[in-house]
Amino acid sequence: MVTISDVAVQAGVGAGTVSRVLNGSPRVSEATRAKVLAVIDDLGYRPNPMARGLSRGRCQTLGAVVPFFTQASAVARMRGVAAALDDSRYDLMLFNVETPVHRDEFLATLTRRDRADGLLIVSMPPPPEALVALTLAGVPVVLVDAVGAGVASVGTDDVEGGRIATRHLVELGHRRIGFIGDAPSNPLGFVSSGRREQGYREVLAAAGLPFDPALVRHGAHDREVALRLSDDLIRAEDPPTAIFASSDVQGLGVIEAARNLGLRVPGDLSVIGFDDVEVSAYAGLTTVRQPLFESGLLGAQLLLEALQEAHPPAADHHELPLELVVRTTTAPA
Amino acid sequence: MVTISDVAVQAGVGAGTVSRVLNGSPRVSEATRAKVLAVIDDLGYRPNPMARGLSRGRCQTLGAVVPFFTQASAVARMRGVAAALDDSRYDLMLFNVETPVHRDEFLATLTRRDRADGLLIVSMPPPPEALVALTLAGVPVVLVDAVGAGVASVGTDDVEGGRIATRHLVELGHRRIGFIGDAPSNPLGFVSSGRREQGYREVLAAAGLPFDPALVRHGAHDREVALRLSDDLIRAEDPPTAIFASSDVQGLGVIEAARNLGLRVPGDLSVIGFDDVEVSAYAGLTTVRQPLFESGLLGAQLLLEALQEAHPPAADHHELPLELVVRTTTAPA
DNA sequence: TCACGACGTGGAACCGCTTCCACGCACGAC
DNA sequence: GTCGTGCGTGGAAGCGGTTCCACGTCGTGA
Repeated sequence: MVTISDVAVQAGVGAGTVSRVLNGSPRVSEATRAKVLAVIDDLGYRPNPMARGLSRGRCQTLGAVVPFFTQASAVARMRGVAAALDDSRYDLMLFNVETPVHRDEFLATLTRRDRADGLLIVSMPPPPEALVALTLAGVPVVLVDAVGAGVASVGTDDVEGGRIATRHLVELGHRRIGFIGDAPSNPLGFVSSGRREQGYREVLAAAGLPFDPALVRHGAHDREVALRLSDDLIRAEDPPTAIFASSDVQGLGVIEAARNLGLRVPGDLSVIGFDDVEVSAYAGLTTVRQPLFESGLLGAQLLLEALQEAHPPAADHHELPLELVVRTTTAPA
Repeated sequence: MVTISDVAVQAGVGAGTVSRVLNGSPRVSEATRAKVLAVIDDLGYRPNPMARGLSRGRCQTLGAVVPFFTQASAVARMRGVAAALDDSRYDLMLFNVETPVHRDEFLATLTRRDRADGLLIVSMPPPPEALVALTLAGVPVVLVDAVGAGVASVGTDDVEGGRIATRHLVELGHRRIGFIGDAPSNPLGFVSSGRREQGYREVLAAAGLPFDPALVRHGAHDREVALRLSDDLIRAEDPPTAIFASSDVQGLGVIEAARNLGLRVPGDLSVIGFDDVEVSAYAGLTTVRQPLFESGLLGAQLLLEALQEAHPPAADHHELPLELVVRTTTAPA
């Protein structure tokens, strides 16, 4: 491995000068610069990122803490993150979170600028203590699809999303509308589902429809689970004529349950989801689209900007628009 | 930030001793170990990965070079990689490749143990020179869904996959079978599609069916493109009664084209894809399943093992099984 | 009693880079 | 001619670890 002093010796200059050339310092004569660059090219020299990082106290890496499996939509967001980083000088470190222990371990590790210069926390509300620690340590953080006190975030209005979905069903004439969502106390503390449910209840109330707890089911954020829950819901007496699933993944489970029971969708049961993941277009699932890719993109851009300016990202919440996408799984009651 | 010497001072020992405790060296007395551990816990000390990496010459990081956007199936493989890393001490660095320039830049950077200790190259045949350079530099490499001379790899028999798909259509009585695949010379040099096409031609020949170039279309690995190509194919005179798309993504494009033209699938046109990505189950797409998750998992495991043993991974090719998954887009002619 | 290991330990050197400080030199002003 | 002044440069210190070497201090066997 060729090092900076190899280059220095070969070029007949000091290591400091090579470093200055490398970092575009103006305090190098044109002649020296040219000579050094020639040697660098000749030797195929590339600076060692760890040495550089150790010396500078930052590592040109962005960390993304993501429930990579748990949330299908997180992948789409990560695509946006990757896109933002493509033309930056930063590398991307992926921290896959499955459990709260996992998450806390990662966040503790990352509460220092020696593993990542900035942090993207995706689709997962971090514990407030962790956020405080991160802020104190001066690690820039942007939350994507989550909010936290004093921290920049990118997301959507989930309550409004719940309203949009439910309103769509109400406007189609449905009176008995079911809801399938995440368990209120899930291990990683996801709250989107609860917010969407709130929107659902608001619209029911506004439409003068009673809120019937029997029409609501909660479970893990998973297609299979949603399938079981909605199977149960559909078999009950006086079943709903429409179901709002708090995510597309769950919505697809609902559709499957309905079909298994010989129900036509949307003839016998209307189904609306949330997210608009790639799958949904093929499945024809009516849904509330949130800009997944864009959320990752924007989040990463905010972080890069903050790093550029060497100040923490403004603790604003950036709200991205939601949009009703009507496909073929919803119809008049 | 608390450093190793802070711990050393506080514990009243030398920095070397703290390091020995940290690394589980047996050359530390039990009493000292306990004292140091207490101080570490007390101070909340965590070793700086960059300093450690610089000193040890390795960085406890695995790099994954992946066409993250271009290949939908790559995400599923990455899930396997992430799973394998979950209970290892390694972090995961994601290098998203969009263009050959991108790829070569990454591979050049990674031809040193200072950014990643080992490399997973996913769904992308690396240039032979890069592989040689990597080997010379002693960077362990495992190819996932690709093969390369002298390098460990995990993959499937694409030719056989092409045979399986085509045979299924032939057995259903189809005589005019179309093929939609990647452009033979695509920027990143993907070859799977070509291999699958070879299997297609073999089975046609074995079945005594003529190979008709008019039934074959090539284009970018993309749903939209496949849609256009198959639209063209279906509108031609004497169109096929079945189409083998060399990936599910393309297969979904074919289905869309058929439906746009008012054809029933599989009534008027049978469609079979390849991969069995998550989407396909919902779309009811008949396909040849390859173990995507498992390929990433195995690839990462091989790499971790090699790192453990401190020798390059055996340059074997690990072949994973393929499986025909019949759903609702194929039917008798 | 002495020599010799083994053991536990401190400390220096080193990993490869950045950055600060000091120095030599050319130049212009007096 | 002398004295700043500023530029270009070399070199040392430092980033935070690991590891090697040397140095007591015991306990053991001759």
